[in-house]
Amino acid sequence: MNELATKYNPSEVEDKWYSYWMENDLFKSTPDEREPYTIVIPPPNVTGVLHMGHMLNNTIQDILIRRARMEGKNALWVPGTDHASIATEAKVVAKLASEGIKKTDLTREEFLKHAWEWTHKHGGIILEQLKKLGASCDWSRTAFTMDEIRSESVIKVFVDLYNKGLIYRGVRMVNWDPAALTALSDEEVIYKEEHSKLYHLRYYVEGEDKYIVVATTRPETILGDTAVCVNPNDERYQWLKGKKVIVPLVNRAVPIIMDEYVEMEFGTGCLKVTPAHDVNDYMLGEKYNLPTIDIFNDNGTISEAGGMYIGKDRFDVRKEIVVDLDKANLVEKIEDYDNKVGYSERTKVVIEPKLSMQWFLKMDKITIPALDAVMEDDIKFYPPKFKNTYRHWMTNIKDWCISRQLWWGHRIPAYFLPEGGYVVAENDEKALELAKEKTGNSNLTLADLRRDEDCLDTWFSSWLWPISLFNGILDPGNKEIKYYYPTSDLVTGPDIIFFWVARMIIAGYEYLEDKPFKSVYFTGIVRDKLGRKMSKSLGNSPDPLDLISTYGADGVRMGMMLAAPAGNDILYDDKLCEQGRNFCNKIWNAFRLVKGWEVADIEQPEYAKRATLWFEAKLNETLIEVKDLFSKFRLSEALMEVYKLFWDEFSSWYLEMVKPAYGAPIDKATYLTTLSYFDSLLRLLHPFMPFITEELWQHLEERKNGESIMTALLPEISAINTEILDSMNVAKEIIVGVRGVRATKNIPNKDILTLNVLGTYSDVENSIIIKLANLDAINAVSEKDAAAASFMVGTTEFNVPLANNIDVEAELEKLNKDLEYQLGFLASVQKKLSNERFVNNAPAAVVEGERKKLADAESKIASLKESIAALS
RNA sequence: GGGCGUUUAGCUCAGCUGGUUCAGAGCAUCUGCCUUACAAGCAGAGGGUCGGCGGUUCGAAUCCGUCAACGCCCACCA
Repeated sequence: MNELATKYNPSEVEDKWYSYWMENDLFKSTPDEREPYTIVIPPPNVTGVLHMGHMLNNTIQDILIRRARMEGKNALWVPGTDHASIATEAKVVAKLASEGIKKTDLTREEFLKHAWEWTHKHGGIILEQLKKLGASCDWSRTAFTMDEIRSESVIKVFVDLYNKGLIYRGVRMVNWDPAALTALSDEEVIYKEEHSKLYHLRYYVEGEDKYIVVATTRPETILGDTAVCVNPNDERYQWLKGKKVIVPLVNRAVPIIMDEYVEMEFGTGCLKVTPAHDVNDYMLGEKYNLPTIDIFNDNGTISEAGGMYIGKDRFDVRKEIVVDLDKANLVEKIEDYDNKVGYSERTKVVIEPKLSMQWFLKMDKITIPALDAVMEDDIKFYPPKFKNTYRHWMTNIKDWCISRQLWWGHRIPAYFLPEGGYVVAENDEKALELAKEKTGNSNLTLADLRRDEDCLDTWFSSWLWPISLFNGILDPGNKEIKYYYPTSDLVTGPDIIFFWVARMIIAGYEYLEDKPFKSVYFTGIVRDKLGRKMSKSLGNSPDPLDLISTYGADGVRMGMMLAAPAGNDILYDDKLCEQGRNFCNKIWNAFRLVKGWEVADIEQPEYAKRATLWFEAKLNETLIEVKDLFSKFRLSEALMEVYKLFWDEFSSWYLEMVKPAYGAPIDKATYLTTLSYFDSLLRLLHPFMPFITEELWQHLEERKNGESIMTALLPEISAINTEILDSMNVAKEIIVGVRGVRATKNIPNKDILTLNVLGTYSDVENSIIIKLANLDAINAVSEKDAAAASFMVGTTEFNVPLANNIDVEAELEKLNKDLEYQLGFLASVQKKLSNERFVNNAPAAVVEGERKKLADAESKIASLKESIAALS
């Protein structure tokens, strides 16, 4: 293997093997007799590009999928994209605007044509990027939330839920996005604490010269005031009962109403009531039959109904009206005030509570099985702390506003009748049929029906994802849905636990009467090393593709995993990818060493027998540990175990143990065993680092075309020889001891030393110790050589005779320090053992342990004293 | 305003039902090395009274209480 470069070059191998895997259909899955293992990808926005969050998320999914595949399961990872209604529509609107085209100038059909063009142009880029990462998705199944099957599924579900009475239409106070011009669900509103002002305004009592003071954060909404409310128990305002007050500037007389909703302690205890623009005021309005005056246009400017400032923006008016109020001497005072303001998750503009006609899904009943499934661990959350979050949301859930005033999405299948009323149906024909039935008018034509203009919330399609990917809505009993559903694991961020995870669970029980997945692994949020969220505006997010070209896909994958304990935010640092790259290089060079050996038909040396036996045990130990860690989704710890196994145990210890002397050949038995260990290590590493492991695995021996490490099985676990693990641990300590002597005494590695042992110890690993410590012999001696450097392993003292190289002073100092420590330790153990309550209460094993400590300490002290005596 | 979580070495984190792998890992740091796979490396070393205080216990990083700092989620106090 001399042709292998001294450094691993990822770019030379990655594309080659990805194509190989694709050409040989190694990512493909179809139902068979094997146990299925399924993951559905959280579909990224169709026109999005890969960011660090995707990198983390998809690396984890790929590791799980590859590992399952190597466990012999029928592993399927289904890819796809989301049409992302509001986000994509916003992009298309912006693009059209840059060309001087307004959405309102286009018909629905024209707009959709532009949207599809945009989608085809930018769509799917993100999936191509995932391939660079090594994602082993079954690309032949790539789905889109607006493709035919998924669209029909959505419509069918809407109609079905409507027929079950779970979907209704009505005028409600909803979250209005004045930029996107659509309603939003509660989950799409993000509340932020803000420094604002609390304006105290004077409302004069009608026909009197007295006024009351009302506090508000939104003075512009006085245009829509239709009452002022005080608490009926408030002594201060009893005199107002039955009176009216004049809305400042507007000069409208509005009634005083009394309701305990008002907190007497807050502000002045007087609340202005604007039923059209505040959820609570709306409730009061309903209760007291107040008129509602909608003072805003859809885009957040003042409407005709406002009566003044017409056409001006809401925030400009806020400033202006305060000036005008002040001029009219109607402002009592202005205080600084912190409050929460709701923003649109997508467009980042301030949400306006607004009354409008929308479609809703009743949530109270259909959430019940979904809540139980998680609470009873039928669906497991990792980490489990998210169960609390989930429960809280599920038990306080409100009806889901599912209609959006957008065009890019699934159009609501409701058809309005000429005489009022509407029908809901899967398609035009059925709608017409229903319409004729309902109206009794058999002459109706499609032209008489007007289909609802609105489309559905994006999440109304993604909540069906694990079902609709297998066509389980349109064809519920089909072979695929029966085989792949419920899927195995879902990997996603906690930020979409309500948007997506909870709703998929709800849909799963509603439509297949079963959970959509068995466990959910919540990843953390990727932050930069200063702990800041990665964002475009901060410019602190590296381009994943740049990272891959710098560190290699395997290096980046490892970098992500090293930083990613489940559920914790991860602090990303290029250093981690660098560590990943270095590890690739380590693997590469270990391979060069092994494949570079000259093999001869000679007897296997003793040290090699011991080494191979030991590594066998070590490997098994790690296999067991890693398996356990995977079962707990502790992937970064699993990777660390494998990392240490390869770097420390295999490279630094094992290979040094079996490495033949310079120029000498290696015996065949050791060589073949070493290759088999290499093979096992590659397979163990493959889920984490698919490319380099495939490359080396193919080099390891002649492979048939189409053969791949991807479809090889994980190394089998066999019983562990614990004896050799113990004896080798002692041997390693002895070797480290000798190396320590070399380091402190500046003795070159080449110089051959002798090791003396005082007392008894097992000498089974002497061949290893002699080789790695570069000794000529290990002698059992009864007395310490005065000119020797010593160290202890366990209770045994070792020393290295140094002839004229010894610094007696330094050696004595070291020994005395050690003695002092041991005496202190002995005292503490003696104290413990002389405490009757300890001896009586502690478990026998613990007491026994302390006795052993005592004995060991005494023996060490004796030994140290001898050494000191010998030197003095 | 409620709820949840975090606090252990310079950094990022493990430490399961209290005691023989209880103070650990990786990275970083320091010291020596171009030693015949790898300087993207090798060998060796240093570094923490486990956020503060109090309690339970023979024994506490681990259990309880309390305080503090930080983070997240939810909620209609204008």
